Amino acid sequence: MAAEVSIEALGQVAEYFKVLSEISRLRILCALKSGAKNVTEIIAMTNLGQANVSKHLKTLTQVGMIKREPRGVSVYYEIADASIFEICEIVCASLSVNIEAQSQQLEQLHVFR
Amino acid sequence: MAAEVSIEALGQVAEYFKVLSEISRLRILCALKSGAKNVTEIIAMTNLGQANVSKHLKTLTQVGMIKREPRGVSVYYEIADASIFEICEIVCASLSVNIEAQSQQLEQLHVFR
DNA sequence: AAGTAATACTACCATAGGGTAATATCAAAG
DNA sequence: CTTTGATATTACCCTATGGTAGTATTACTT
Repeated sequence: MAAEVSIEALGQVAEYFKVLSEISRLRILCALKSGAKNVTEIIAMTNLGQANVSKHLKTLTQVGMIKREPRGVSVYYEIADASIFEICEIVCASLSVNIEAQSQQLEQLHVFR
Repeated sequence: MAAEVSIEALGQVAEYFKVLSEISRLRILCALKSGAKNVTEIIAMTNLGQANVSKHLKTLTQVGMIKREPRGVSVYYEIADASIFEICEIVCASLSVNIEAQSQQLEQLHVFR
């Protein structure tokens, strides 16, 4: 009768995915994969605007995906939730499977003959 | 120099997460977890509007997360990409860790004493 | 004290996308 | 042929949110 997962819990899961659903935030997370970086470095690595990066860093910090640590003049950010990349790998694997299936369908249609 | 992951690939990952970032779509996926269902059943299980469900089913089908199969009068949908639930479990585990950390912080603040 | 570099914040705009009512399609029943 | 039930589509509204220019803040430097 009742759903297996409560709607409130689903809302939290949806919010987590929503944070990961923006390419700019994914780029920031990728930039941080190799270790802690300050804001200036992140801006350089991502080619995003400063205000934009600052806004996204706030979002990522609030949901606990990254940690904020002021050091002297600048502020360093680093990955706090390592499971992010684990999830991304599963998604990539799934996407690969889909793309392969698509190309097989194309072949069955004799498009390339 | 170059990013570890291409921007195009990141865009596909972002799109995948975007599909999972809506609570209505997550509810539909949960409804399908126990097996194939037709649209009427999905509407009943989720309490969503008919047009709304139809729209979300189209989205989920287009990205290959579910499969569409007409049977007589009605149309059945079922999970096509089982890794979805694997991903959700990792997210739930991560959320649990965060919530636990938050409650520990509260305790350290002596809020409950 | 003034200047400068680093980061955060505040409107503001523009677009995307979820929800829904109304309509369309289509098949089976009568 | 009409009706009914099931699903899909269209048009529309409304909100959320990404990007950015401008400004604020803060801490070194000289």
